[in-house]
Amino acid sequence: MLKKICTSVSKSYYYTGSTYPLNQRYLSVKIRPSTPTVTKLDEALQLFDEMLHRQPRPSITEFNRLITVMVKMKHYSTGLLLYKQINLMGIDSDLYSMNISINCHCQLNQVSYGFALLATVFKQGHPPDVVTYSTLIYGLILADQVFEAVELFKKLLTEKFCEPNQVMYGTIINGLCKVGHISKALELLRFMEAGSCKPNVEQYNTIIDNLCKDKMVDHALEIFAKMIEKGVLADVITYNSLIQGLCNFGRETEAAKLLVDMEEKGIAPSVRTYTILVNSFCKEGSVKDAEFTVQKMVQRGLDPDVVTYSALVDGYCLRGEVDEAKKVVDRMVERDLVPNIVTYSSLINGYCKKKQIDEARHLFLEIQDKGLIPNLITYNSLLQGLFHTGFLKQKEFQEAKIFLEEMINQGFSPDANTFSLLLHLTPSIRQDSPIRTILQRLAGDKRRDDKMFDSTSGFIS
DNA sequence: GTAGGGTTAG
Repeated sequence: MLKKICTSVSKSYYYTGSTYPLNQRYLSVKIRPSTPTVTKLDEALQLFDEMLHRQPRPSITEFNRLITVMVKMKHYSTGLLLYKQINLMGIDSDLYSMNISINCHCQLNQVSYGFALLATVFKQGHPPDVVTYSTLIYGLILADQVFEAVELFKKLLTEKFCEPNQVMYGTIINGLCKVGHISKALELLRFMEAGSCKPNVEQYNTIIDNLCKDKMVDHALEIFAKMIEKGVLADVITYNSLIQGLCNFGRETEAAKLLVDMEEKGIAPSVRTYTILVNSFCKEGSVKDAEFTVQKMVQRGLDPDVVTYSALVDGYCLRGEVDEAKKVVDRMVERDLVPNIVTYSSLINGYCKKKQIDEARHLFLEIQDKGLIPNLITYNSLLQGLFHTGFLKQKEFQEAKIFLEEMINQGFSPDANTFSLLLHLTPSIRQDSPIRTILQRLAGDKRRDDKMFDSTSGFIS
């Protein structure tokens, strides 16, 4: 990734004809790996400044290229600011720059500003294209306005504002799945199959993955078969979704068959493919099989990543083998991998399982010193440990309450796991204020499950 | 290589 960005930036230098020594730039990124983003942003800004004052003025295309690099680095607000400056310098924007700006607003969860720019696009006399509309549809989905996204999509179709392509269909299919309307998504897939814009592997993948996640693995396998029948080639993501789906329901044997199947078809399993298996074995308690899988992936020339090792750490912790888990962490560090919050949450969970609350508490503080931010899983693990001893010692119980309040203040909404561990407390303890607040909030969340779509309405009226 | 969408971790 780093290399890719560096290449992009240096390529921009090539376009601008700058003679700035590139080696030095690579060096500066290498020497300070902890702050590469800032360095890279600085580089981009410096380049922008230079371009702005160059004579003759670079074309809008060149600015678009540079800002695209920054947007890929997720510097959306900066991208928007730069376009503002470009316009102030009297350089006209084109449809590309408008689309990039709309995307920036959407990513910043400002979809309404995106629509404001749509008006500008019309005013400037460029007709918006399928990219413009896809971006806005995606923006609505990002803002949890899937219903509005579908409405816009329908309008585009019926009024023939633009010809939807695979990306646009894919965006809607994904949005529908995100809010649990898989049958609607399937309906749209069938609509594509019947029409002129045929679905490709990405739309099939979305459906297959969501069916698997929604416990409909067999249905997913049917779609998979149908897809192959239609001549659409499966890719590694298709297999990963199916293998994951099968593993989630204890169907590891079938998952292993798919692994063989994909290799026979010349689709190389990825680190993720193996990690899914490692994780599945760990959850089942067979860390030995998980370790064996790791060995196998290394033999195939794949390097286990943080997720792979974290799964192993979790596997050992689930069995209460914290010492073994710590050895895995050492193995990670030896390979220059940095344990993350998931890794540490597992370790905290492991300590709690062994009732080593002091170690758990200590680790919780230590990782924050390292700059890691605890997440809901971390809090749940710790709370579980503390509540557990809390029955015996008032001190731990008081401490758990403090963590609970801290968790809420950090903006984490309690989930089903929090709920279940609170339910195991005695009724009198549950009356304590932070706990009561959580229970009330959970009760409220359940009521907020409103229906978004009329299940009888089709896509095209 | 000027712009938009898809998958892993308790």
